[in-house]
Amino acid sequence: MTEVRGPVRVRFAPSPTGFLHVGGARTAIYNDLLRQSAGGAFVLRIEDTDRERSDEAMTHQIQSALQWVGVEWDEGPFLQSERLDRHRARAEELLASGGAYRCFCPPEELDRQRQEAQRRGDAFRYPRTCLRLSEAEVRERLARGEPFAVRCRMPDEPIRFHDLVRGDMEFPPEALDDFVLLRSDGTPTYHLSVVVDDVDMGITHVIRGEDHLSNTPKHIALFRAFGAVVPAFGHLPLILGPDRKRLSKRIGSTAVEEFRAEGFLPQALYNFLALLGWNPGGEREILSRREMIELFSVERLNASAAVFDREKLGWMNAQYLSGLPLAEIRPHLEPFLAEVGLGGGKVDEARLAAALELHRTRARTLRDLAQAVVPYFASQLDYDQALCGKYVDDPKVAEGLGALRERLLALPEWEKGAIEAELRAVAEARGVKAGAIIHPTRMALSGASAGPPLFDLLEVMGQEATARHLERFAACLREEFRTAPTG
RNA sequence: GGCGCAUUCGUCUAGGGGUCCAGGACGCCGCCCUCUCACGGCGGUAACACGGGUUCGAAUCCCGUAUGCGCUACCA
Repeated sequence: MTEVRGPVRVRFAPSPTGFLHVGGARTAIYNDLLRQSAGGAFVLRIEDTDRERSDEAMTHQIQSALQWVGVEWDEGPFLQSERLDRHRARAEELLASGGAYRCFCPPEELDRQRQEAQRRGDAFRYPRTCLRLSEAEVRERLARGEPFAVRCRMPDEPIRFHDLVRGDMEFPPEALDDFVLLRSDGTPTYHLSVVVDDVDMGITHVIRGEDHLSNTPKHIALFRAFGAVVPAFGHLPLILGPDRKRLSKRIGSTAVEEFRAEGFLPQALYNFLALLGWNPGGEREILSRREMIELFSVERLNASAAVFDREKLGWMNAQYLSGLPLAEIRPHLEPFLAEVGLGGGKVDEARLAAALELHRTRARTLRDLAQAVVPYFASQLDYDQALCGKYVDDPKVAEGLGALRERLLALPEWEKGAIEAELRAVAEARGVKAGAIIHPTRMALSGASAGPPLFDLLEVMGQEATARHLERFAACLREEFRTAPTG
């Protein structure tokens, strides 16, 4: 019944007052999904009419964030601020046709009345004082140069519409206020601008945040006043923080850019956000944009608010990190490699690729992954003395590692099967279990007590670096760790 | 205050009158795999906000209540 077919024209209309918020990104994603699955066009429009709060740099930020996360638009970006004359002209038309009227009431007076009404517990609507002004009086006050706003004349019947997400909606006339279209300084208000733009851009489906649900009757009245086709509306619930309040800065990241900087893959963020309030039907949760486009339908959009679950995002990112072809991950990884000094092809590519392959199932973020691969290229490693304490007290360890080093150095072919055979021989010769050699060796080579299977690690590390790290670690065991202050 | 929207495991959700003593996923716990960690596999923990109806039968329909959120501007 609410199924959407055929070409659509959707839009995403952020205000450039800050970075792209994940809530905004999700709205953009659903518009993207709808546009891609139904065909048509996605219009990007920047609602920068609030000069005070708008920032041109943010306009670029928002675009790059959208691009990064994988939302594609067909038209725009259009700047609403460049269309102000058009908005004003359309308000003039309404004035001429009777769809709007001039209001000379001083705002302070209206404020007073509003507070009064609130104190009584009543809903406040503009009392239409100026609607009853005679033409002569209007002319006279105009001639006197009295300031005026232009108000939309709202209908006296209820406004009904079918929300794509929430179903049938009805707003009684008592709830419909004659809202301002043009301020007394002649600038258009948000409601006017939005509707004029949506009409001019031929928008057929408005998918936006729940905060606009109560504004929709105003918009519908305007569409009708303009004699335009009223688009279909769908109102998305908000994204909540773990405290069940509107997702806020103080709980953690909220901007797409921040997730990018923390090392999340755009594919994962897109997937995660898409599933926060939409259910594709099956039980699979890891879905590519392609698959989601196939599966998308507005009927399966959820009407209730969802808590943003960082843990699950982390899990999803890990899934993409281990599942995506390495080639797809690499470009996103590059900045993080640079952060740890491994960027720009400075290190052996084959070794780097092999190391990444070994660690990708163990990382949650790109940052983790870049960090994990550092030991393979470090000339010298730092060891945590507390973790090495158990090896210091066992003289067999240093001796065993020395022996292992000799044998590995003598290996004609650097291959994990052969490496393993040597290590096991060393252990057996000393009457200890392989683990007694394996664990200190891992520590020696990676500076960590956990990581990939040791023989894989060794193979990737290479003969030269292995020997070097083994030698230094054994030396540390014998000398430094004993004399250095423990802590 | 008024108007509106929402309410299934801690979280994301499936469910649209009987197939539900409620299914999947994240998290958590246990087991398996195993040189450690992770991946993976197997198992477990945990929910229909509350109260009234309607009905032979309600998580599913209706009405209240509670809670949360949104709007209530010559902000967007």
